[in-house]
Amino acid sequence: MASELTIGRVAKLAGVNVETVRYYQRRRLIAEPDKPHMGYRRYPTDLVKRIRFIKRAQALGFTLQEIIELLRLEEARACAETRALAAHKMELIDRKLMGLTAMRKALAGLVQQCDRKQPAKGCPIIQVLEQD
Amino acid sequence: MASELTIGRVAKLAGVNVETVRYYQRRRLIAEPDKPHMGYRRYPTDLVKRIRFIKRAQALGFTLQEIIELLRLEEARACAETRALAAHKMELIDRKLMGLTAMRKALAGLVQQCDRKQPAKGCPIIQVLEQD
DNA sequence: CTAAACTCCGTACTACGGTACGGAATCAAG
DNA sequence: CTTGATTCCGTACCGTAGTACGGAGTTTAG
Repeated sequence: MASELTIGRVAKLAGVNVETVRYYQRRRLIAEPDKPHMGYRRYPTDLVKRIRFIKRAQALGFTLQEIIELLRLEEARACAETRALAAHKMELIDRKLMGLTAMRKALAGLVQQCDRKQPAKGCPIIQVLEQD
Repeated sequence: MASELTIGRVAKLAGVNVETVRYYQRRRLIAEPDKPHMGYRRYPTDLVKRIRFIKRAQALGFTLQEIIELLRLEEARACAETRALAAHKMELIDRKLMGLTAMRKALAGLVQQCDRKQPAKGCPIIQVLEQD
């Protein structure tokens, strides 16, 4: 395994802060290579991919804790569980989409009301999102 | 306006902690009623709805700061201002919708890949997250 | 009337996801 | 060989959104 990168290089290639790499080490999302008796730690080039993976997963709405789980499932090759995790996230997103759509509709109604020069009677936005 | 609730009653009805109600007062998401010279503050029953709204909006991904602005719509008097604010918030919602829709699409793709059961080449979800 | 429960208020602490700081060691370029 | 950049490491700090604590005062049920 090519171990040729310094932490700064890793961070730059992955598009994150050096401190973030160190933070991920502390959170055990990535391994910390042994420190040579003299000199700086060397990181495998693969680590860049792993950090990018973490960042993409975050962008999909996973927390670091969930990403730890995803990475564990990867190592365990537990595809079915991984799928379940993704499906669960999707359900959450679907619910959010519905709520946002309802809110958008309420706001659109308000804007329309204004444009019809009707006295703006306040927005029913609270009513829209009141139900559990 | 019926002002019959104590803070504990409000919190219980809204499904939040008493401390959360107090925190929302500090953040100015809800008003703090005047303290009577003797005794406890009394809260209008409507406050419960407002807190539920806050909670729902949070679940949709709004920050408290954004929710403060959404709540201003409920009180707005001037039509033009209301319209501008509403239009602005709609843009915010549209951005959120786009982000979530992209997320959903990505996740749906991942789940679908899983279901297309490829021969033992590792979990497709992980593979997709590994590529750029 | 007393005891438990509730309220008030300020302050401190929590979790999350980082970011910043500072001194010592080490490395790389000129 | 010196100078400047980088690394190492612990610790402190940031913003967000609360939660906990403790010692008052107040209210209400028995």
